[in-house]
Amino acid sequence: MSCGLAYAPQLRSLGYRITPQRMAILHVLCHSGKHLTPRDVYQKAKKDFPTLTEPTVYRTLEFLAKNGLARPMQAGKGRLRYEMAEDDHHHIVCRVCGDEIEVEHELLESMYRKMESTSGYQRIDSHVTFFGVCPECLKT
Amino acid sequence: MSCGLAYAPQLRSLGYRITPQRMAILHVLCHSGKHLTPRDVYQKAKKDFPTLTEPTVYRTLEFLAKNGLARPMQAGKGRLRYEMAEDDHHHIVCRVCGDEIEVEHELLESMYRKMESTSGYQRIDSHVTFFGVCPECLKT
DNA sequence: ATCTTTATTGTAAAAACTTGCAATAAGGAA
DNA sequence: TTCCTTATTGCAAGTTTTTACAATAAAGAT
Repeated sequence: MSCGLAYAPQLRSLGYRITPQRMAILHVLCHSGKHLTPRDVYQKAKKDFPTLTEPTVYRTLEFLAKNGLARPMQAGKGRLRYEMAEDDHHHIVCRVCGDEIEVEHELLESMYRKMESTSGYQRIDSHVTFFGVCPECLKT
Repeated sequence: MSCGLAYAPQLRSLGYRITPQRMAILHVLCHSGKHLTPRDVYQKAKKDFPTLTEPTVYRTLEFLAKNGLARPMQAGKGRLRYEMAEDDHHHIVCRVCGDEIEVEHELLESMYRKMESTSGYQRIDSHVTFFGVCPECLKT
């Protein structure tokens, strides 16, 4: 509950409002682990704020992502999961067993810069999910 | 219609079957441009094969992607679009106007190798969609 | 040609996600 | 405090995507 408040000044200064729905959702993101589905977030946050609805969860997660507080990540097919945007990292998901690890952004840094100078596009998002095969699954 | 047949031997040798549904969908992917939504594919392929259903389209696109014939790409939020997997490239989508360009895989090649050796994961997918801001939108 | 096996499809229903719009309430002004 | 503005929410309905399972048909064997 209190942890969402930490982000209140930042949001308010951008002209956004502090609502109990947003606080409840931030609380879940802070304390319920990583890569949560919108449904995970909905069910957990509902306990704090029972009148919460699913459209609000979808809209809020998107809102938090757009403002850099939450990080959306791909979870197979076209599905999105969310986590707090803390340290800057990417994911590699094993397409066989679903296991996943993090990759520091630093490793991709120079590639990003090359891509920006080549393409002319700027502010390229600093999060990507890659799909590969993990060492365990490679054995079999 | 005929263009799908080009892939028939490849599929058959893997133990898969050649069905008119698959041929119709491959035909659409070959001749209807890039990054099509499943719905685009459904509506176009239906003309060739009117009894085609949507679940079949979703399953077939996923099937083609898994076998390297089609390339799935992210189109904002969690949505997937598909195109034939011809030359090896990635996409950068402008998150303001939606415009997009291609990036040659070669540019990312060394980063992929670094990532594989660091993480132990192998066969990391060779397609990613990045989101950034295009030169046009940067001006304003 | 016909039979057999089983990969693939259609059906129907469910689950996941989105949208438009009217009602609500956050936060600044009086 | 009370009022006002408008960002945000809930509602209800729509669209998109997935799933389970029985029916179908592709391809090899007879």
